[in-house]
Amino acid sequence: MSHTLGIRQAQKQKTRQALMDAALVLLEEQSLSSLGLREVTRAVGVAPTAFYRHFRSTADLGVALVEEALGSLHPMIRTTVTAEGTSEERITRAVELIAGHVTAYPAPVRFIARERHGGVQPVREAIRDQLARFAEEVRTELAKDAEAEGWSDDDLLMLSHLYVDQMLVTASLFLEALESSPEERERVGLLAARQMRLISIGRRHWLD
Amino acid sequence: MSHTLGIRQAQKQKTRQALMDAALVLLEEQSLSSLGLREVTRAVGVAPTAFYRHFRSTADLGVALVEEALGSLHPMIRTTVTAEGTSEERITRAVELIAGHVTAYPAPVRFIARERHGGVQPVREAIRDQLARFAEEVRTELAKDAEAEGWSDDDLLMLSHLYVDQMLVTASLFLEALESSPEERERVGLLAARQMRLISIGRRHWLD
DNA sequence: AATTCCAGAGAACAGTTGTTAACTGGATGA
DNA sequence: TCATCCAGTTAACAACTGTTCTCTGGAATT
Repeated sequence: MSHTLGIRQAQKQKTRQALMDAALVLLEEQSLSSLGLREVTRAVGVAPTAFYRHFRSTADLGVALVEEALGSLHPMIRTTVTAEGTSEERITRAVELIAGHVTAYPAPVRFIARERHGGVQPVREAIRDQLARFAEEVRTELAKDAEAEGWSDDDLLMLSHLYVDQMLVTASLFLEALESSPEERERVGLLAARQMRLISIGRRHWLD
Repeated sequence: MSHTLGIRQAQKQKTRQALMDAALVLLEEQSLSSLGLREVTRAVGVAPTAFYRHFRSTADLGVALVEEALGSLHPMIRTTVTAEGTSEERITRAVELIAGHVTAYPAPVRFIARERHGGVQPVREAIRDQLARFAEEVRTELAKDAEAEGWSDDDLLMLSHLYVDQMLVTASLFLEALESSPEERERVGLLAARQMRLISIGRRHWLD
């Protein structure tokens, strides 16, 4: 089903990706609302006007970055929630997965944390929509679990939002600890695991 | 103990406050890292150079805004956690308190949510410090409660961080719903209350 | 009453920004 | 092979930025 792009389309996508990558680097030390289009093109080594061949504005670029950062995470989240094993094992695995992802891709994670409540409306909305999709997917996975018996749809969605928010809190904790010592990062992981444990306990006794 | 300021100092403080107020308005539609000093002085109606009499930079202004937004909230948080009544009553009261605060002071709340992970390091640090102080204070209040018997200091701090994070999540939910219908805002309040309820249940069974 | 102080004004600086228009040259399709 | 397309270039625009230095006039101090 894959169609080989012509030389022209291939080169265009390459430039587009270079713009997005350069933006992500520049956004490590500022917010999207202060990112200039010239700044990005300068970093790539291309004329300022070339920017318009790919994006209407930096806000438009931001929306594309949201897709890139979160779009590919859906299967990963699904399998994490579905994972077998005891509750304790699943928590440990989830925390390790988050730690690994943050270490491997710090820039996109930072971008999402920063722009979730940032100053650019279309980007905020794009992130909100993706996170809502995550919560929906987590809910359908949770619904399959035996523990979900007797739960209303509303309560399941409430819980899945709690889980998704907690993932983001954990990710941003790891982000802050990225430059810290391994001991500090271990401490963060243990804290995050305990918080998830408490939520799981609350879940287990919800219907009492 | 209050000392009446001279005319000069009084006028200076007035201008300083005007700069901060104007900044807060401008920051409703952008992030601090894109806020220009001229932009702020123009909004107040003073010369750009007057800015330097009060702040070294816009980052410096941001740190002052953090103090103003969070500094006065410590007693409020203390009493909320200490409040008497059943667990359910305390949750309802806490959610109402947050809803009321967001409605009364949306701009400072938005500023904190936005800059907590924003692009200006000193401001991020100022917010992190204030939130850590909140968590410490919540912990000492929780420690007084009978339910805290048998809890380690670490676990208490873990729980208080969970509560503080949940307050921020709730606040930003209300912020998003500010322009929505009363029904929608009521829905948000009920969701937030249920999430806090689940955490409280987890807390009750933590030592099982 | 004379002196010092200092918040704010004014003017000027070099450097930056987004956006427009007209162009070039290599890939594309007839 | 030849006409068309279009990603990227070049040049120019008015508008804006943070920062410096110099000045002013009223409050504060002596």
